Amino acid sequence: MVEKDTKTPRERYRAQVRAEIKEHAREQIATAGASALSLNAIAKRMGLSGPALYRYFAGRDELITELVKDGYQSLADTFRAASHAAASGDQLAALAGALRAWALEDPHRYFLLYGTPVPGYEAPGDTTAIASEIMAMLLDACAALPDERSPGPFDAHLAEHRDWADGHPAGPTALHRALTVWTRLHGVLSLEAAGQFGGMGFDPAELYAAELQDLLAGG
Amino acid sequence: MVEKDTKTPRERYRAQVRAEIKEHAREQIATAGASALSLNAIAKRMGLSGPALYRYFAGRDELITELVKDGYQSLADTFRAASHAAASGDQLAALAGALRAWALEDPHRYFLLYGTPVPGYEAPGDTTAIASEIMAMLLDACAALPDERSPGPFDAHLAEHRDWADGHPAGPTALHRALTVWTRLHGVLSLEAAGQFGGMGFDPAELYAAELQDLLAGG
DNA sequence: TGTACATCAGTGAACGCGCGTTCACTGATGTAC
DNA sequence: TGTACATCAGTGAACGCGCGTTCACTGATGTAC
Repeated sequence: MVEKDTKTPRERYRAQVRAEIKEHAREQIATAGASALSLNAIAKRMGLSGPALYRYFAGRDELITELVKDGYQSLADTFRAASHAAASGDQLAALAGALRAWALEDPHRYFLLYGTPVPGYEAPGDTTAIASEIMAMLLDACAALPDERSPGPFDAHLAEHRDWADGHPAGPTALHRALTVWTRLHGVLSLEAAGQFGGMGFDPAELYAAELQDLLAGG
Repeated sequence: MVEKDTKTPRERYRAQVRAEIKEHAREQIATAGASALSLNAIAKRMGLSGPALYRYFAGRDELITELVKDGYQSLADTFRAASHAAASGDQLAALAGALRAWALEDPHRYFLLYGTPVPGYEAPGDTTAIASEIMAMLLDACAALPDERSPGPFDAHLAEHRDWADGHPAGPTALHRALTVWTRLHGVLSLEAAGQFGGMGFDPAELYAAELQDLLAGG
């Protein structure tokens, strides 16, 4: 997989340094959270002076935006790989497993996407595109499952508020299930990643598995 | 309800200023999150100089600790009130409703307790006491419900890892239900409070209600 | 191949800011006789 | 009730730190003839 080298050496160097900056930023976020991200600290670790980074990013906000985009992209890739590797009947379980592994691999990255917004920063609109690709894969997996529940009031509500599904052909019960998959798995994952289960003694993985079973059974 | 005035005027003044500082701290956290909490900024808003606050708190960490404790206390009070006001069959629904109202009243306070740990701060051990009182009320409500599900592997796991229940007599299925109540409601609430449902169009309250119904039905 | 020029990565100094925290102090409030 | 003293809330100056960001610059790398 060697790319055709249409780039000049300078361009390749730029891309490499940009990547290195992002790598250090990721480490820093993984250690102390997104609000602790500091351009000067990154520069220092790279053996550069602070202002040097402004050759590569317009400022702190652009760096964060880039990390958010990369995060969504990484999760989308993970989902896609898990989806392709799994049998058609196991799609949802495969996504759930991939999500957990991905989230716990770097909890702060997870919170960067699905936690409290970073103070003083607001995400640009084009991050939404990849985010909705992720949702689409989740919807696919849910639509493939049999509808075993009788629709309730929320299904009726969703039938009329389905713009967020972005044209996906899934029915209201699948939409409902996709949302509950999201919120329930997030419920376990976010509490676990935040350390809230610490010292409680039980195994979060088993709770996660139990929630997944419940979702697969049609809860 | 006038208290007997055993306090000296100075003590009462101290308590009042302490409360006022915490009030401003709460506002500040509600606006920009816990990591943005600044003693100097609080002092400025109160018309005081920065160092003046050190008469009332040993430092930033002690202030945060106090806010965390107050947060747990506030939620415990809210739970207790909701529990007393509800019929014995509606305990869980009452707690869930109270939780949602409490969380959305001040989302950052909610995240202060159940979100990512504040960077550079670690909670002292005695916050756990009130936290486990909250859990106890949740367990009471769950134990009052009929067991309609057949126990799964996670129930077996919980039977052997129930130290966190702190002596509560509830059975494994009630423990399981308490955990799922916590994680599922948190799943919806935290995503809603973080603004992740923004622009999706559906009503989060209805999703919350649907999840609650599912929990009451025995999911 | 060699020279003149343009591009551009990176530097060091500087700006203005806010932070937590300490310290020696002033001045008002309370207490003891 | 009046005076001497102790307590203590609050101040202003200062320390050292780190932040994001700008600016004029040096020096290496690439390009054009």
